[in-house]
Amino acid sequence: MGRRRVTLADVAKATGVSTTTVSLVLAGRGAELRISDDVQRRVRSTAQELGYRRNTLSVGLRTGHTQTIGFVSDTVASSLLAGNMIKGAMEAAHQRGFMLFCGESGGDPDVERALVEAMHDRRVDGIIFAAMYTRTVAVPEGLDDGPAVLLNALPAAYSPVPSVLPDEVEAGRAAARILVDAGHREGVHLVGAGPGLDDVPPNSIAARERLIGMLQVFEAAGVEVVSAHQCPKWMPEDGYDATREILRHHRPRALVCLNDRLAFGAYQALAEAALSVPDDVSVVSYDDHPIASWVRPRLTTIALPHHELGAKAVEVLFAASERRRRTKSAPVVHRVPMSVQLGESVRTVPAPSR
Amino acid sequence: MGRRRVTLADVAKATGVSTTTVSLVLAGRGAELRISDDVQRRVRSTAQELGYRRNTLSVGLRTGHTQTIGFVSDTVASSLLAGNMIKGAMEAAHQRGFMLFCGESGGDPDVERALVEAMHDRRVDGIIFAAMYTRTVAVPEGLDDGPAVLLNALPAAYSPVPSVLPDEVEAGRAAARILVDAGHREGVHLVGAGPGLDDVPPNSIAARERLIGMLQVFEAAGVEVVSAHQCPKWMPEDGYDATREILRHHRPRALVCLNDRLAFGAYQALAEAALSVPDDVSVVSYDDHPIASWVRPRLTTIALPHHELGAKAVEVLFAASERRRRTKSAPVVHRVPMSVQLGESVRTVPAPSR
DNA sequence: AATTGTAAGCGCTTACAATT
DNA sequence: AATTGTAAGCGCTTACAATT
Repeated sequence: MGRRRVTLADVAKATGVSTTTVSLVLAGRGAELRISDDVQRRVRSTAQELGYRRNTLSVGLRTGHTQTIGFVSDTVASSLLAGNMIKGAMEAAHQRGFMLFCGESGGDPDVERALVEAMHDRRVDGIIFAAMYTRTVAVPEGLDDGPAVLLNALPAAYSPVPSVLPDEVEAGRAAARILVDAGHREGVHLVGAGPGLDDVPPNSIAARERLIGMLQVFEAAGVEVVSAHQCPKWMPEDGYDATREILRHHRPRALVCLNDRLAFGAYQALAEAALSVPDDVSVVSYDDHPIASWVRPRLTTIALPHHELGAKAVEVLFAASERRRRTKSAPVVHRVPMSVQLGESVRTVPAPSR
Repeated sequence: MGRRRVTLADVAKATGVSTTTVSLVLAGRGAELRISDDVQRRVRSTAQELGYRRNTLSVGLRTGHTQTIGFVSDTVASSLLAGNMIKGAMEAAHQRGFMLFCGESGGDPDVERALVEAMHDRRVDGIIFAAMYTRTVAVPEGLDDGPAVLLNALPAAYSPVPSVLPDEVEAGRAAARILVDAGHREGVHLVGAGPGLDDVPPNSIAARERLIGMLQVFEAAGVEVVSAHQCPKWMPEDGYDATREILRHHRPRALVCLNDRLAFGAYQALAEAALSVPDDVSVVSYDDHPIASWVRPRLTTIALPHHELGAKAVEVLFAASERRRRTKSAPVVHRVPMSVQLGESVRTVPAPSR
């Protein structure tokens, strides 16, 4: 606002050429269309001098491309891990000159649909539909009117939209392996989910797949999971309660908490019972929430790759845009590896007698 | 993509009227321009049937308004409180049919400028420039090419851009009052900043103003602050170290921590020293970070009104857009009140002997 | 006077024509 | 053949004209 912005026509007039020429040169198609070097140079320098910037709206209106992608999430606020996902997407997008529209639905399907529509009204080049904890989602109608990606989510029903999510099964294996490798064979308890694969928070993919991975490794190593405690909310309080419950009946040697907040609650219950981590009880958890590095001793946790997830979603989105109109194949699921963050919460157990 | 979108012309043709009529009716100017009720009804119903949606790009190109605002922040990821600020802004914007472009600069002035430009290229109707902790910022060039608001920040040099930020001085008073009202007169220590008003993290407004408010109340009540410890980063570790330092020389009765993460570290140091909160030491802090309700006993903390800040910024932005071209007055600073979140971390001290 | 339509123009891109 | 320009059109809004 304020001063009128410089247009293509201004640049053309100042250079003494047509708008076609300026447009071609600035779009980098000068060589291709054999605009003379001299003209190209003059165009570029006047554009620079005048401070010309393309009007994305008019380009969008003309070409259908707006260098913009939409990011619809259920919540950004509840988890700052989510912030990293958005950040990853933003950076990847920004690298290619794209901007991100952000919208938060609060999980309300009506709001989801409204956001998707509002973004299409603005002619986004694609939409990332993100869940803030790994779960199945109902794909909102209209999402697949353009390129789209599901982030940290899998479609509840069939959908042609590809997905990007963490490799939770492998993360489950990694967590179990940490305990097994440290020599733990007995007194292993789960906090947050289990014992059955359906004893998980609603729609949670993370819980289910982590369980699958853990049970594989524990079974293979002959480790029996003594008890498992499904928690509804995975907050510190829930971890605290579950751990107290465990302590009422058992003398645990190792706790696998399904996320770091549960583990934080477990720490509190253990401290109250005068049990020390890791000397009395080893603790492993998931997510690499900041709290994991704040507690003492620091938690060993399997990190959610939020940043990579966001970046990968953008990448998949671009690939999808390019691959448009090709024969539809089965929707693709991309898995991003989760990495072990070593803390000091696991004790190495002396080799058992054989 | 896929099926072509319905245009105004499609609606006009289907209704059997001109595009002018459709445009007027759909813009709600039908009555004003005396379009007959019958025609209005027909236009609306065909628009509905065909699923017509206005192309925001072409409207923007034509009118200069895009129903879009830009949100540029230094970091979204480092603090989830920030998430609430964005959320507040998004909700306020969405209520008026606006969408938010989100960009993160990482504090890099070049990126800031690039983001501001990219948003102006897309003809945003205004820009919110946000800091994730309350501080002074260099206003990026080009920000005031259109309506703009500084959120959670004050301009380092003169700038006509209005600001929205928390009422930190009053928050400082509130924190001190809690201790004073609980009868604390002795053994009060500060963790995170002070004793001087310049002993604060770089550019921090929060620290400085909280100090101002606290010292006012403490002085008025005749309370001496025994020691104050400036911390560079306000992370749990820093609070832990500072508290240990205090414990080496003093037997504190009350700690004011300049944020909840510092307080979390303080809790750890106190626990190690076998001092209990609040029986031995009262603790008050700021922010209402989630950790405040996770620790036991829950922290009494002065909450940052992130959500309201975000919403207020949008409101101020709209007001600014409407008030354009009026005589420029001094830039306005809007203060949003911070509220006390009561935990159980403050002990009531028996009335002192007089 | 009441009601509706014509046409220009926002700032670009691009098919095609025109010039040397 | 090499180089550049003309003009249409993307989908709207709105000044103004035109019709009854």
